[in-house]
Amino acid sequence: MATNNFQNARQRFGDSPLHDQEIRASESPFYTRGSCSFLLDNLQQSQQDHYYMSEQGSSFHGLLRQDSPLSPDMNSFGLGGPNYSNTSHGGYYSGYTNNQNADVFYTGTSGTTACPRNHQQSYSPKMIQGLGLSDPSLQCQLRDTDQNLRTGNSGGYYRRQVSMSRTPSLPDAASCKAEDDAEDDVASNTEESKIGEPYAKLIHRALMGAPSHSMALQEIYQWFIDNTEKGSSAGSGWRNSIRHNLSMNAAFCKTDRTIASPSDAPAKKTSEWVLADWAIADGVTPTTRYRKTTSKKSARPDSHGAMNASRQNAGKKGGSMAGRTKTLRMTQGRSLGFDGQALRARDAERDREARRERRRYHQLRTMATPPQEDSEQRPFSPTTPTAAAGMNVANPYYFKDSSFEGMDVAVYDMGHVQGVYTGDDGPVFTHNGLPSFDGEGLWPGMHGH
DNA sequence: AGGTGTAAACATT
DNA sequence: AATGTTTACACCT
Repeated sequence: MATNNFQNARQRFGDSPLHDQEIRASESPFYTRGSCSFLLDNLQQSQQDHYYMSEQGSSFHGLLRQDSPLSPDMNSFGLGGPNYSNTSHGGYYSGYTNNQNADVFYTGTSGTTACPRNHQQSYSPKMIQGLGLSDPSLQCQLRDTDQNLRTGNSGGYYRRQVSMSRTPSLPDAASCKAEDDAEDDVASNTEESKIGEPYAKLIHRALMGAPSHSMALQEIYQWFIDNTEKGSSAGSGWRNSIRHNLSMNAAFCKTDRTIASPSDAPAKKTSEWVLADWAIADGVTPTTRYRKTTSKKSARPDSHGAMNASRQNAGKKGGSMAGRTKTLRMTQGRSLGFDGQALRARDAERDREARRERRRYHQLRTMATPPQEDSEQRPFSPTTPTAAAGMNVANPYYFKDSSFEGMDVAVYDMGHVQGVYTGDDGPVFTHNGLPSFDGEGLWPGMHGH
C-alpha cells in the first residue's frame, strides 16, 4: 500500500504539480514529521520542478516536492546523507528536515530496522552533481543555530543538513558563467579558483545561498566545514579569519535579531550576518574597510619569518584605539558601503562576476516575488520578530507547537526550523500549521534519548 | 601598493 | 567562552 501511495504521488507529481491541499488530502498518511529516508542515487528529476525518489528494493519510497510561498525565488530542498556502510540494515537512511520549500513524503523504511542517529552525516553538495545543482552559488545552507530547538526538542540529537537550491526556469550558473566568459573573452578559472578562493568570497557565497542571505556565525563555520578546504583544516585559525573578514568587510553586516518569547520571558537575542544589499547584487568587495594606511613597511626586511620582534609592542593591537574607532563608526552608520563601492569595479574580473551575479539575482527576483515582502527593504532576515509578530495560525506556513511550552522559544516560522532534526518527540510541521499525526518515526526505539 | 591570510590583543556579549 | 574589532605583518601579485 505504501508503494501504491508513492506511485500515486509520483505519478501525479510527475504529470502535474499538485497544490498543498490536494497533496495533504491524498497523501496525508505519509505527510508526517520532517524526516524521511531516501537513497540519493535514485533521486531523479521528473520534471523541471520536481524530484522524486525512485524505489529501491522494497524498502523505500519517497517524494520531494518543491514549491513554497515562502521563498518562491529559491526552490530548495534538503538532502540528508545516506550511509551505506554503517547502517545496521546495510541500507541507507537519512533524517530529513523540512526546508522551507520542501514537502516530504515518505513511506518509511523497510521493516522496523532503525538507523542510529549518530551515524547520520551531512551530505556534501558536490556529491549531488547528478542533480545539476553542483554549482556552489545555487546551494542553500540550512540553518541550524537554534539552540533552543536543538537541545529542547531533539533530545540532544541534532544533525545539520545540507540543502540544495535550484531555480528551475533559470539558466544555471554554469551557463551564465560560460556566457560571460565568452563575452569577455577571458579564460575561465574553474578549478583553481575554488581552492584559493578568498574568505570574503566564500562567505559571500555562503550568505548568498542562505535564506535571506543571512547566517549566524556558527552557520558560516559549518558551511566552511562542509564546503571548503579551509573548514577542514586543523586549527581554528580559519575561524578567526572568518570573523576577521566579517568584521572588516563592508559587505557583511551584523544584525541583532531578538527572538521574542511566547510567554514574555526574557527576550533572547542572537546575531546574524547578512549581506549588504549592494553586496547581494554586486558581490563582495575587497576586505579593506578598516585598513588604514598602516605603514606596511617591513620594519625588518632581513630574514622573513621573524615576527616575534615586531610583536614586541603587541599591546597596542586592538586596544584603546579599537574602542574609539568603534564608537565613531557606530555613530556614523555602518554599511554605507562607500569604501566598498569605491574600491569595486576596477578589477575586470570582479566586474564580470558582479554582472553575472547581478543578472542572476535579477532573474531570481523577477521570476517571483515573496508575498510577505512589501516594498520596504528588509535588512534583516525574516526570522526577526517582525515576521514572527505577523504570523498567525491562519498562515499555513507558520506553526506553533505545544512542545515549545515553557521554553524560551518564540513562535517560529519555517525559516527557523530548517536543518533542525527534531527527533521523534519534536514538533511536527505541516502546511496547515497543525501537528500531524504522531506516526511511527524513522528510528523507533530511539526514544530513550 | 594593495589584497589577502594569519596571528594576536583587546572588547563586547 | 564565544563573538566581534582592530592592529600588525608576511606574502603574494
